[in-house]
Amino acid sequence: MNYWLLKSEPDAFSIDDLMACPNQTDLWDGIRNYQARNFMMKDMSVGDLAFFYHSNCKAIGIVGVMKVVSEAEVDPTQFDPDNKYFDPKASSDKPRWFACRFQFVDKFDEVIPLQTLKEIPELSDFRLVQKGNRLSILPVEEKHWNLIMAMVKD
DNA sequence: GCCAACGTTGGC
DNA sequence: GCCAACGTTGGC
Repeated sequence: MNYWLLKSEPDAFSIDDLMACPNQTDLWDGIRNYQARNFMMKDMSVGDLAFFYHSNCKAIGIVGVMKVVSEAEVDPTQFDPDNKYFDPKASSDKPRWFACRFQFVDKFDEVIPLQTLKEIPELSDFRLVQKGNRLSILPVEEKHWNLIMAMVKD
């Protein structure tokens, strides 16, 4: 089983939004980066766990955990001209974009700030804290996952 | 709002 | 296939 980190701007979609979804489950649509897409298409499996990360906001950091509940499926937003993620080069017989479905697992009492993560020497090889990282879906090594989970207050 | 880093596009 | 131009991400 694999571990992941998924970024989202809370103004667009926050962990509270995920909690408010039916079955606390939602399709992670709108990914328009091939590396991120390929992680979902090829490497994610049902049961994998992922950190929910809030980016581009006041309290930047990891805010909770969710789990993968479906293999990658076609992202319908690519076909909708009114959707901000519309892709004119995608067609229903040749879809470009795929997404997995995620279910809420836990919301931490406190955000684990990016700044804190940067100060931990054991996390220096975690891609999230490295310079110029823009990927919105990242694999997380098990040792990093465990270390971060150990920081969460019960 | 700024800007560095990075991905994508498209002309050649 | 190269690479300049452009757009986007995301921390600060």
